[in-house]
Amino acid sequence: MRTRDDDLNKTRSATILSAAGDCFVRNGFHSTSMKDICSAAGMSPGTLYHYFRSKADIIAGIVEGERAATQLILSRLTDAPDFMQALFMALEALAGSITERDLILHAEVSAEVLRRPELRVRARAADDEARDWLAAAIAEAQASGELARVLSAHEAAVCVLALIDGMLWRATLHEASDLGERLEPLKQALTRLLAEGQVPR
Amino acid sequence: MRTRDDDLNKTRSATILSAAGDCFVRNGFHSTSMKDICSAAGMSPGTLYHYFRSKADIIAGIVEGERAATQLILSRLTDAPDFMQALFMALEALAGSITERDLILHAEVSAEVLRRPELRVRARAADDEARDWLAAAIAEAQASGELARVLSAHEAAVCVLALIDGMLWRATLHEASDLGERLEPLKQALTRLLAEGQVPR
DNA sequence: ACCTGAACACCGTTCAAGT
DNA sequence: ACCTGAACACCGTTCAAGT
Repeated sequence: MRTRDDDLNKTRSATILSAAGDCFVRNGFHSTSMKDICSAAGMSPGTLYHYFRSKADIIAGIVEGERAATQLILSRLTDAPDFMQALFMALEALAGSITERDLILHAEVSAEVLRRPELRVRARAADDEARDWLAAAIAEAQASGELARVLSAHEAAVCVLALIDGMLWRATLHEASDLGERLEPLKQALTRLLAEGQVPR
Repeated sequence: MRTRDDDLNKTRSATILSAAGDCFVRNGFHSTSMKDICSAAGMSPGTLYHYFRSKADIIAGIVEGERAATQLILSRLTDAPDFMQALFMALEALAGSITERDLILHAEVSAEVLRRPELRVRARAADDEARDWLAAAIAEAQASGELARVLSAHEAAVCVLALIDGMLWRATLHEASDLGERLEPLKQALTRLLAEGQVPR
């Protein structure tokens, strides 16, 4: 009997998640068999099941990766003096780093999230985390007078996240490549939505 | 050899789509077997395949139903004199008629749409149709001075649809029942986004 | 044309057996 | 502990046969 090897565990898990993600993007969740993932990851079914207890568990791993990535971008929001500028920089960072693979994988994962109650709870927690973080930054900018107080900080945060999500979904539907094109109108929309002292015309 | 019976065809198709929708909402697309749909619709596999050529073809039928429902709501936008009022009435009609079943089914269907190229093309066309219809109404209201011209009519239409979609997705994630709660902030957000002469504070 | 149900190739998952 | 691959129950789809 050997002892648990945490390093190997992490490496293998990462390999499996990456291989599975590639398969899901190429063929979709439905049409990807465990055998496909095994081939892509270079291991047998038994080994794969040693690291992930089910196909759904692999999705859970991908969801957690997305949550971490979102939190990383949002965490940079608070240390800028100008909220709108910080938000725009975050959007540009997002537009610069997000790939078509990420977008398709996200859509792929989204349906599975609603389907499985455990995933749904985790996704809800991740969304609340993002909303609260954004709301805190907005509340601060409202207090300083930079942002309008028409919407509460929480309501505004939900609108911002909803708007960005809706834009990302559309970018995915209409070829992900035109995300850059949508950035400028999105910025203008966010300004109108949030900023105090609206641009006239 | 009998001749084709269009009435029967329509009835049976509707039965199958409804039964399949129920199954998808209850157990998800993955975990619904054709046998499940057959049981729910009260027919044998052979019969089901006589009306729909594949499981994906059933999804296509559901997508078409969603497109028609969206277009019905949007078609009422043009005959009102006040755009914002018409938009709000459309939103209330949406909030009043859409059920948790619709929302979950929509999410279920969305992933499948990205997966299958034929579905993706159709969904894109449906989205363009909605955007163009909305953009035409916005352009008119911009011309009359009711709406601001900061965003082009098309850009504004995309933002409106994105915002609503993002809200609907969140309502689905956080129990669909709280859609009503989100209506008021959504209206305020849309006003700030679109209307000329912003509310101060 | 419309319908049945057995049959086909394949799926996610398990498990006895190896190192 | 880590890994293999055969085996199990089940899946989407087809098709010969009936009316």
